Amino acid sequence: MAREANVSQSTVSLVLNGKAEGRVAPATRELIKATAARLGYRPNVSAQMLRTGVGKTLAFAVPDIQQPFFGEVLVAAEVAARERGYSVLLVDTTTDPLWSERLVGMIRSRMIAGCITYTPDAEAEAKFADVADRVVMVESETPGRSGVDLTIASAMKSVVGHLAELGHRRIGHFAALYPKLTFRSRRAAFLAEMERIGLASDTRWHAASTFEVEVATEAAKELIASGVTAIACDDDLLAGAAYRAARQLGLSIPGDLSVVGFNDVELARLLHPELTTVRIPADRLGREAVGRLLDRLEGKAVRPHPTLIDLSLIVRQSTARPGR
Amino acid sequence: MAREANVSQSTVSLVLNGKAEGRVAPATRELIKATAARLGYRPNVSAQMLRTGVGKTLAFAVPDIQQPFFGEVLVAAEVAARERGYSVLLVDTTTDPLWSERLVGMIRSRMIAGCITYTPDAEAEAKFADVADRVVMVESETPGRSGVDLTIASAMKSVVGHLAELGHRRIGHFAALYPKLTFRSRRAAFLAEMERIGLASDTRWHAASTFEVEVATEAAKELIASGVTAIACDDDLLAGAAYRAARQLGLSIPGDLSVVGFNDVELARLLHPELTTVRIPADRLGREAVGRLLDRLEGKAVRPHPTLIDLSLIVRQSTARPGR
DNA sequence: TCGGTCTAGTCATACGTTTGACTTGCAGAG
DNA sequence: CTCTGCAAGTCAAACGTATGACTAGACCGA
Repeated sequence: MAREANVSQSTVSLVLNGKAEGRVAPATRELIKATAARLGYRPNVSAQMLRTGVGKTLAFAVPDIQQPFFGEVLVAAEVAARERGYSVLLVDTTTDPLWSERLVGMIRSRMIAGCITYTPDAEAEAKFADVADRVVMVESETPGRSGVDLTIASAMKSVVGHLAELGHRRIGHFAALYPKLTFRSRRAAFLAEMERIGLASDTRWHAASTFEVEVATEAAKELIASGVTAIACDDDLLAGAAYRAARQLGLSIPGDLSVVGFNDVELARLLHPELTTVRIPADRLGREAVGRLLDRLEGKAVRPHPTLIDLSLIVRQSTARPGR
Repeated sequence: MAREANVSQSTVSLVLNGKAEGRVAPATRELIKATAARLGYRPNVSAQMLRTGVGKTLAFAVPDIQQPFFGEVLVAAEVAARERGYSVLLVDTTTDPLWSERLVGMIRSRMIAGCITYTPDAEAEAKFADVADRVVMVESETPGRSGVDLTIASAMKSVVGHLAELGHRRIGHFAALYPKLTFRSRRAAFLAEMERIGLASDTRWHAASTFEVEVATEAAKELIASGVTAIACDDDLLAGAAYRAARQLGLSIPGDLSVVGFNDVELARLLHPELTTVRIPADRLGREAVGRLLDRLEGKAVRPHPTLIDLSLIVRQSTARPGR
């Protein structure tokens, strides 16, 4: 490439990196750019990395890409990263028990510049200790370590408040059966709010399930059979399972049973009746996480407090006054 | 690291790459491995790449990660890649009009070893011409270039056949409004099969829409109003919109209207009644695409013919004999 | 004429590996 | 005692880039 343009390799580098100011004549600059274009020349990224020590790739670890919600987060993250010249490596934490070790390895080996982990569990989190300055955690287990947090508690408060206001007194909680802080927070917030407004909360009014449709449907059936008139779900998918369960039991929503979801994925508007649910602004979440990580990596002002993403209750047609 | 173990860095390299056979004493091997573990040493990937010329990253370009279907494909791809020591870079083609240029650049600059493109359009496809040996296309526009193809035609044939067998004669086609070969194939296969079995196909019995819920619902309403008794949809999401439309028009499924989807995502079983749809084995698809790419990159036997992924019609409760 | 300054570049090194070619020490054969 | 062969390592070159240090020439003022 340098040979082709009859200049030294250094000159090429200077021009292509825009550091030619006062060192290379405009004519030469044009010549080099033209030659580069003609040959379709691309600097070798590995060599650049090796020399400069910094790469432009980051990893985003999500629990389950199959869930549309994480898809939304990922797209937003990818866009935000791209705007700043970075690429995003995909890591699915459910299919790889060693994901945290792998990520740390990637950071150590400079394969990636840093990473974002979505709701890591405490065990995984510990492994990131000595590369902590290259990691942003969303909903970290350790308070203060989070880069991005959600206002889970206040959202769950709105959910319970909404149902109580409609007149429900036997409110069930359909929880997600995953050992994540976010779900423990939801449970805690649910119970706290129930107690605060003086509603009883029977242990039979609590069910937990994975997101597998059949499993969740069975769990939901039992929960409904316990006599609740409303259900707060930890996820829209669980709400979908609750719909199925209700239908199989011959109950109508919201006439016989009110249901509230969580996440507001597309499914929420495709269910009938449309699902009342908590909206998480996935795009803002993804964008914010990437922004924080890159700011830190590039040495910009480090913000000590986590970014708080506000959730909001979207009331649709799946909630109404109790009928039974 | 080499200093720490009192050996030369060549020796370290040999041991860590398992090429120590007959060149390094077992005792030294152990020493080096132990030291590496103790220091948490990771070889610098950029340097390795630079030296060897081959990287272990590949990119997977999908149209829209937010659709759960692509999530499934991606997970499978990521797992398959990981098993062979590769990482997967995410590229969303809808949010980046320059995605193909970027991918070609990444290949040229050796940032990635190769890539997979899911249903590229003809224009994008052309840009990959001179790096074709590092690209696997799923449902390519140019026949014979595909690495992986789907049996779209025969699937659509099953759909029409199923509906005709139930007694439907006015069968509508709710198409996806995207300029992709896969959707053109579906349209063509639909029309061909209708003609083959001697059914008329009015142009009013054809609608096309993007996947945006409200838009799709309106389009579906018009289609239903045209008097069809059954609808074959290009995607489960469109089928979901058809459900909405039917409800808004006061029609019941499958009593008044039969609906068939495409893809068999989780939504299909959450809709009520459960959706009859075409199942695409997403995991096999993702795995196969990665397998072909890596085989090619690593110089294994090149298979001249594309892999065919078989689709199958899953009959659930959304189809029945016509009632109107 | 000479020293000084500026412009337009080139030179050489370092980044951390991999790998074919070389070295060293030692045992056994002749 | 020398020679051969082998085991166990080391040497050094290369991969493609970025960049601080250097230089050749032009031009100017004194």
